[in-house]
Formats: sequence, structure tokens, C-alpha cells
Amino acid sequence: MVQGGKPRPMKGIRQLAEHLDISIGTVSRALNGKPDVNDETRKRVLAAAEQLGYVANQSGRSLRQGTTNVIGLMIQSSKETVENSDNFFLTVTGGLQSVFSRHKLDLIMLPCPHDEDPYEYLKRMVARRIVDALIISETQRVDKRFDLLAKAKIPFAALGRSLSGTQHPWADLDFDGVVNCAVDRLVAHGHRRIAISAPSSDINLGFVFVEGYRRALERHGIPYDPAMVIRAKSSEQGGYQVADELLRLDDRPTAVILIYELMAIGLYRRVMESGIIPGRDIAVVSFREAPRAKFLQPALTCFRTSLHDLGVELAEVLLSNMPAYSQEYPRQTRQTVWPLELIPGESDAFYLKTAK
Amino acid sequence: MVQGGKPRPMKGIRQLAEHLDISIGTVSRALNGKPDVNDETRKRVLAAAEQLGYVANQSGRSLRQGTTNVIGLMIQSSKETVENSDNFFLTVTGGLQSVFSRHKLDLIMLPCPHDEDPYEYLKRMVARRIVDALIISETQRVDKRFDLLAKAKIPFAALGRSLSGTQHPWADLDFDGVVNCAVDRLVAHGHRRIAISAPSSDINLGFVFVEGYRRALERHGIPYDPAMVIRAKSSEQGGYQVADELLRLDDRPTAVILIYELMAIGLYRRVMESGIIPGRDIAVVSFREAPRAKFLQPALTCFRTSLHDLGVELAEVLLSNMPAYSQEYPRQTRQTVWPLELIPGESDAFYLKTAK
DNA sequence: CTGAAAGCGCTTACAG
DNA sequence: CTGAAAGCGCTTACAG
Repeated sequence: MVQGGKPRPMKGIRQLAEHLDISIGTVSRALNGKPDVNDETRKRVLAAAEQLGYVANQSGRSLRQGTTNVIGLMIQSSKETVENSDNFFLTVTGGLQSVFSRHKLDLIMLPCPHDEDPYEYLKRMVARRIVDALIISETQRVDKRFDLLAKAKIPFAALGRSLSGTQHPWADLDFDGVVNCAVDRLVAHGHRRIAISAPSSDINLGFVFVEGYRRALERHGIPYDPAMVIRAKSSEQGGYQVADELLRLDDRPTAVILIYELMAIGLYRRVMESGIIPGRDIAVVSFREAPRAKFLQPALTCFRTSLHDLGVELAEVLLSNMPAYSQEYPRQTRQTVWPLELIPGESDAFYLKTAK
Repeated sequence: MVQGGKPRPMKGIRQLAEHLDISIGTVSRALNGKPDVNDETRKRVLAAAEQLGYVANQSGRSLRQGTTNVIGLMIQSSKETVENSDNFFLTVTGGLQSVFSRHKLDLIMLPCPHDEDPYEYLKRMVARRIVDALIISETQRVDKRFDLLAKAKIPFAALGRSLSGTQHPWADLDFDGVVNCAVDRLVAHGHRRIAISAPSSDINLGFVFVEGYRRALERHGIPYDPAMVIRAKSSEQGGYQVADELLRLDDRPTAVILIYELMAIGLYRRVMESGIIPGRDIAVVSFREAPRAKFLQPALTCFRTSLHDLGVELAEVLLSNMPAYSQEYPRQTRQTVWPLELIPGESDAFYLKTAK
């Protein structure tokens, strides 16, 4: 393209260089903190940049360097997620950012539209090279995204493990530990008929949860009964439905473990409608502490963790897998199971008179 | 930079062109749907791109075209927002995307870290030219970001009006209409001592809300009493606190209008602790319908709107202000007040025996 | 309809 | 310590 004769106003680094009567190379070096720049020159450049509000155009930079200094967090925001209004991602994001900001890496969230296939969406984002690395979330049991990212040779980490990601970096909540702890506690209280909720989708955490439950029962010599695994949406309404199904079971369970915080609200509502009081007539243990479940009466026995710190951990898992940062974040393992802590409440605080 | 003698594997469009034995110009034109390409050629190019998984590098594209085809939605995610776990943004995002996707525009969310000044953050994002246009949210009463964006000549729209944005495009919920409707309804029920909650921060919606309240009272000839405006955080706890202050007022209000959905939960709790029943002893009207407030007894009188459709509207407001799209979205006005609909509940369904 | 070439805004190896 | 120049991957005006 041949420019016309009109002298356009220069933009970017060129303008700044001209303003300073200095070459653009030197301006660039000064701005980027390269060592071989005269101190006086650097000061002038920095001052002028500040004054003129100059910041390097990211496209120019990225094209030259092959790096964007941006990390993407892909979120699905399914209709279910949206309706449930969970602060989960925003909180984890805070933790991620606290680490990334130390390296001048910006985190952006990539919300996959409802009507777009997550795999295709991710493919597009990867190919456009808009980010240097990616974090995926809501991992499915079989999740093609792992292979896609591995093949694309783009650094990534997953929030949530997956059958497809056994060799790949991830951080995940300790569903196994939670369910173990819950079963142990309930068994110690005399329960043997313990129901569990599982998500109706293929999200991997559901499988981990149910598998942990099986093994925990086995440890206690309690036979596994598929009827005790109640599938429902991870929502208040799902909790209501779980309670409904539970009440209809022939030999009614004396305890139930919920996989999702908000289900407890719906479950309480439903059982109370039948005059059944949690903590007296049925033991309830719920997965994660939630502000909106905090006011349930009787107080809910649940598990607590710092999602912010989970974000920090996930960020470090990712950075340890990025060539440019791996020395700073040396790790034995690329996979983290993130612990939760039991918060005893009243919802399971009774002992069953065992027949034995 | 002089490359060594080693023939590196070509990447990108060059590789694709070589594979097809055709020039990169033609490949580019074919891929971008330019008319002056032989149909046969175009087919070959598209097939090869699909097969090789080629997608144009965004940096190269952006640098050349001066456009990224990405729209940024800046969110603040203050500690308060995070703790409150609101699906607000995700829902609006769905609406935004449904419009943007028609134009192959991708929406990304830009979460400003807690410890970074929103103004500086935005400045950085603008200067990097990572997005073609920006949507800002949580507009403050005085919000320097409007001037920043206007000066940077980057198209933008705000989710929420502001004193600083009187000339700029925005879409906002109709706080004024809500408070008018609420006051009318309460007055019709015989109330004259009507309290209102307001956010403790400088977020502009608080001012709009209180101002609407003043005018509505005035319309009914009810004197404005500053003591009736109770400032609190927009959270359950804030609602609890509002109730607490309310109960301590000398001449106790007979009605209260809440600005934030979750406050109702805390307010119910607090007044009930004092044996006061909403809908019998005090009238409660709350701002927006919320899943977690849905189960309050007695049912909460509140307002409903489609946040998805608000997102659609906001997207159109923005596009109407982008030169490349303004013809497609012609508009009389660049500012939208988004309506809400009253959902009558039981929480204000009683008539006060007026002394008169 | 296609190819060759310019140039978007940067960074960096190289020469001085 | 600084400047001149190459080149990152694209798109597009121009020539044929």
C-alpha cells in the first residue's frame, strides 16, 4: 500500500521516538527495561511515555515476540451455572490474578457462548493466539479439550481433573477426601443407609464423587446400592428433587451427602414439608460452604476451603508448565488435589440407635 | 534479525499457501470471503484450511487491519461482589454474546484485580489495543473512565449511567421507575413512613435510587426525611443491618424499599428475630427478583427483568456507536433505561389503617 | 482472477 | 550506549 503524500500524524513508538529525537530501538529498549540503555536516556523516555500516555500496541508486540502476556480462563456458563449464580469463578480468578500480576500477565475470561460448542470455541481461541496459555474449567469425564491443547502445544492447566487429562496439569477440589470424611463421620454416628447426590451432567467431578463414595462404603463393609445415588441438577431445585426421591425410597436412607452447596437449601425445604427435620430425622452433609446456605436451621455440616488459594495453586500449576516461568515454579507434580476442611454443624449431629 | 541458513518450517498463511501452491494474497482473500476469487480456488483454500486447522493469527491480523474483533467487558469484582455471588454479569454476558456473535465479534471479560485501580487498569487495556470496544460496568457517580474512553476514541458503552457519562452511551436498569412504582404502591396501601436502603459505596445507581425516592415522595406530598435513607452494603448482611437500624428509629417506618435483592434475606431474618413479620407488621419491597430470595416467606414483592435482554440492548447500544456497525443499528438515542416489572408478593400486601 | 509487494507497530540481533 | 534494519503474520491497493 503506497501512502499518499499527506504526512499523517505518526502513532505509537515512532511518534514517541520522534518527540524525543531518538531512535525507536532505543525507546523500546528503555521501555522494556533492557540493561544497555543510558540512565539519563531511560529517564527521559519513561517520563515522555508517561506524559504522552504511551503504551505499546499489543498486536505489534505479540507479532514480534510471539507472546501476548495474556492468560485466558475459559468458562462455559451453561444455563445451569448462570441460574445458580455462583461466585466460584470470580473468587478463583482473584487467586489466579494475584499470582499472574507478579509477572505482568493479564488474566482474561473467555466465556463460551451457550450456543457454541466448547471444543470449537476453544479451538478458535487457540488458533487466534490471543493468549499465551489457557485454563479450562468444568472438565468433563471425557474432554477432548485436553488433547486439543496438548496438540496445539499451548501451555494449559485445568480446573478439574478428567479421564482425558491424566497426564496433564490440573488442580481440583478434593472430592474424594470430602466424601471419605463424610462417610466416616456418618458411619461413626451409626448410619449405614447413606444416600448421595450426583450431577446429572457428565462433569467429571460427579464421577470422582460417586467413586469416592463407593470406596468409602467398601472400607466400612457397607454394600453399594445404586438406588442411593440420586442424580439431579446442581441447584436448589435439584436439592428439592433429591429430597423428593429420597423420601420415596422404600428403605429410606438415614443420611445424605450433597455434592453442591445450594442443594441443601432445596433439600431442607422439601424434607421439612414432610415434617422431617435435618439433624433429627435425617443426617445431611453438604459439599461446600455457601453464604446462602449459612443461615439454614439446623446449621449445615459442610466443608470449607479457600477458593482464592485454589486459584493461587492453579496459577502456579500453570506457570510451572510454561517454559518462561518453570524455573521460578519448580514442582514435583503438576497435579494438585486441593483440601477442604470439615465444618461440623447440627445437620448430622445425632446418633442413630443401631439395631446391633 | 537475519535468520540462519536452516530452512524453518513455515507457519501460518505462508505454509497454507505453499501447500496449495498459490500466493498468500489469494489465500487471504479466499479465507476472508472477498468476492474476486475463483470459486474453485476458494473451495480448495477453505478445504485445506479446515484440514490443516489453519486460523489466522490475531496479532498479524490486528496489526494490519487495526481491529481485533474482540469486545471487552470490564468487571471490577470487588470483594463485596465476589462474596455476594451474583450471576448478574454472566447473564448479561449471554445477551451481549448473542448479538456480538452475529458479527463474529468475541466477547472477553476483563476482570480488574482487587489491588489495581480500575482507572489505571482500563488505561492499560485501552492502550494495548487488545479490544476494539469496551463495556464498563459498576459505574460510579463520578467516573473518570468515561473521559478516558472518550479521549482514547475507542467505542464504548456503560452498563449503568453516571454523572460523568451524560453524553455517552449507556444502558441501565430503571431504578427510577422501580422506586416510583414501589412508593406509589406503598402509599396506596396507606404508608407514609417509607424507609429506603442505599449502597454505602459511590456506585451511581445508589444516587439514582435515592433521588427517585425523593421525587416520588414529593409527588405524594410526603416530606423527605434523611434518617429514612439507610446506607448499608449490598449483601445479606447489609440487609440485616438495615433492619437493625430501622428497628431502632424513633418513629419506626411502616415500609422499606430495598435496593438489592439479597438484602431481603438478611432483613427478614433480623425483623423476625424481633417478632416482626414482613407483610403483617412491616411492608417490604425489594429491587430485583433473585433465585435465593424466592423462597422467603411471606413471598417478597419485588421487580423482575430479563438481564439477558438487557445484555442484548447494551450490545446494540454499543454497536450503534461503532462506525463499522452503526448503519446496522440505527438509533435515535444512545441511552437506554431498561424497564422492570412488578412481581407482587405478600411482603407488602396489607393496608395500613390510616389515622386520617 | 491472481501475484508481488508494502506496511501495520513493535523488538532485537547486529554493527558501530 | 545507540541507530538502522529485519521481520513477526497478516491484509489489501495495485499491476497485470
